[in-house]
Amino acid sequence: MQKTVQKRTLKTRARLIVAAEDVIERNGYQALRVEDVVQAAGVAKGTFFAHFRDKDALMEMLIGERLVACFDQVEQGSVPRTAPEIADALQPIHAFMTSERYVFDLIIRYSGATAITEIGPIARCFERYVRLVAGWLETAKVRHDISPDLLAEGVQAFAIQSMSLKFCALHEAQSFSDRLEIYLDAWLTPAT
Amino acid sequence: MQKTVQKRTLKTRARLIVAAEDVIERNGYQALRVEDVVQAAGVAKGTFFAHFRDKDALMEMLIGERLVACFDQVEQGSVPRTAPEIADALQPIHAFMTSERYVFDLIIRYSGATAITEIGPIARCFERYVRLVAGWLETAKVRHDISPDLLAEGVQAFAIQSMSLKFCALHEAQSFSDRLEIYLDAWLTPAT
DNA sequence: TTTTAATATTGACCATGGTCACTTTATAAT
DNA sequence: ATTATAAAGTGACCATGGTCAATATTAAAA
Repeated sequence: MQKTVQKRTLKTRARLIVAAEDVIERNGYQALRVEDVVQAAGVAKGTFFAHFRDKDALMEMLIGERLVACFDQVEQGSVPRTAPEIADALQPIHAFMTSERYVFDLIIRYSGATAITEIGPIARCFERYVRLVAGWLETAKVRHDISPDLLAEGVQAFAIQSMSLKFCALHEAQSFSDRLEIYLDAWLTPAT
Repeated sequence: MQKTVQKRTLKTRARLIVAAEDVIERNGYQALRVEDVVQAAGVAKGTFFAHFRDKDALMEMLIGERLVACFDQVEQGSVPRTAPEIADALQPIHAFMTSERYVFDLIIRYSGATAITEIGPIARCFERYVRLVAGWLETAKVRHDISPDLLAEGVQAFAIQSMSLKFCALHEAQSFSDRLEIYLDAWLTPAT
């Protein structure tokens, strides 16, 4: 049972990805049509689905890549030590996640691995989020009666809540960052 | 400018809804096909879309109704006074929300009103959730250095986090109710 | 009752994601 | 080089949600 991968495969795949990124750059993620992608890549529709399980699989990959880049960027910055600093440090990640309603919905949908054997890039980012924040919290000026891991999961929960509300017409009065700061202050402030 | 609604309209609409509930009862929400519904109702496909903007609009209505019923049930029960009691009291709502992956995703997607002029039943339930829990918290054995409203929003955030993780293969070890109790305990415990 | 205008229904048609039997191409064995 | 076999690519076709110009029905006015 041999399973040789032809060079052609990689080329085609690369062409599809470039074409997709091109389409997205022009019209955003939401507007991407498989038909447009294959046309731009110069391949048949069936070829697309030989390379990606479905349209969502491509999206997960592309959005996942961008998300990973956001994490890399955040990890380059200095280590935040207070609730507002933490909210601020995470800003690039949150900004991308809320850049498009479609992007936010897809990220949420793929935030949990559906099978242990196949953890996607987005699900991995959700784990990375908790690890990253937990690391910060160990030496931050926050309550320490609760484990950093649990605290970090809470930060994630509040961030998602804030992002959801950003898309909600009823909560336009308050800005995303204001809301998140209020949440994090209440959640992280040491019980004095 | 008259806008008479014919009796026929109400009948057709009722038939569509009954048909949809029938289909759902048999195969769940996820499997519902518009084609099946109109066939069961004995109308043309176009008629469906004259009554509901799209398939999601019907789903929002049906799932919203069930959700409202869950809230009614929860409000019948006694008022919880501790974190575990609160988690327990909310159980019927959380149980329905996680009864199907499709249901959870749709509820999350419709949790925020997209326009002030048109607040759907699900978005209304999210507001009701906060009001309900905030009411409980006023007299509960919890921290009171933070407003009940903010505390209640946090409860909602943690509940959503717990529900998300329920659908995640990586976090199967811990049960939903265990996880929620841990979160709520950490969030609501008075700072002594 | 007849006429008329608003309202409701219809089903052929479209858009888009996705499938699969078949063809073409690359690689390995002779 | 020729052949055999696995891998890659193709495009007609399907499934399903959604549209709209045409038709049918209702209800109010004459």
